[in-house]
Amino acid sequence: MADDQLSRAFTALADPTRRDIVARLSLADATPGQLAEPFAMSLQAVSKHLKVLEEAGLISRTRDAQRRPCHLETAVLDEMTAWVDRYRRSAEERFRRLDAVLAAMDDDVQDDELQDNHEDQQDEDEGAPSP
Amino acid sequence: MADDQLSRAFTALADPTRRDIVARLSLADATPGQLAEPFAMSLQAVSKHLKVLEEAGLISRTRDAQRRPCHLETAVLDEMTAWVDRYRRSAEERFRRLDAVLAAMDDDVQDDELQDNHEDQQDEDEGAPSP
DNA sequence: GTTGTTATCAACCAATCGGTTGAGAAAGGG
DNA sequence: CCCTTTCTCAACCGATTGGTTGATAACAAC
Repeated sequence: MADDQLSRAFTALADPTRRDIVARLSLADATPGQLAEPFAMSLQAVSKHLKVLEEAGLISRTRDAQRRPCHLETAVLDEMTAWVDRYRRSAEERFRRLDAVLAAMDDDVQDDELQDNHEDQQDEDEGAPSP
Repeated sequence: MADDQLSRAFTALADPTRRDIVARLSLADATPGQLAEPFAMSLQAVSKHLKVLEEAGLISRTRDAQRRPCHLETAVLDEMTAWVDRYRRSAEERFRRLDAVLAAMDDDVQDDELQDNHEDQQDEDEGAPSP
């Protein structure tokens, strides 16, 4: 996995066990023991999943005697929706413009064919990954 | 990786190279060759990334002579934001209610302090909002 | 046909992932 | 003090990931 914030977040939610943990933590804080109870896996395995979620910034942990209650943090969830929504909107806006162009071509059907060359690509987000 | 739709989608976006591909496809459809050009990796490696994106339902491919233009599909992006937003909303709604309870308890404490200065057992609430 | 371009398939490799078991740390209660 | 509960750390293991190189398929152009 790449070591940037967004990669950690998407990786964390790529596992169904971790998504289930997030879903339950959205309802109430819980200890590792409580979170592990419904799963057919060891507490140690759940502890590893919690570590992944914590390093992604999706959860935080406090201390209560031996217990380490887990708390869902929403800031990284916000960043994820922001990323996904940005490119979804960008794509849908482009499709909308394309539809408009096609409609205009229908209107101008007596004219010559339009040549649409789109050689424009830019990237203001992540640059090329290091090899 | 688990073989369900959401796991494939989050796994696909967990890699910075694949996120960069998605970002560029949001601006314009592109062929594997065009997509591979800015990366310091082989065309075969990019082809593998495109396969991951396609199996996640994030892109589709058509045919144009030897070229296989890639097109960003937004439906799965929608499902991802729906999932993330659902649990973010759930958690934030819960925090909002908790704040209300704490505010009410503050009022009670102030009332108690006005009437009688007694020590009670309310040390169980770790509801401290993170900084 | 032959040549050139574009992209995928196949085999391989080191690193990582998701699980296991066993040991041990941290805290409270007898 | 010892004992129990709760949780993490460490080592291990098989499967998967993300890259490589080489071969090959599919198509255009000559």
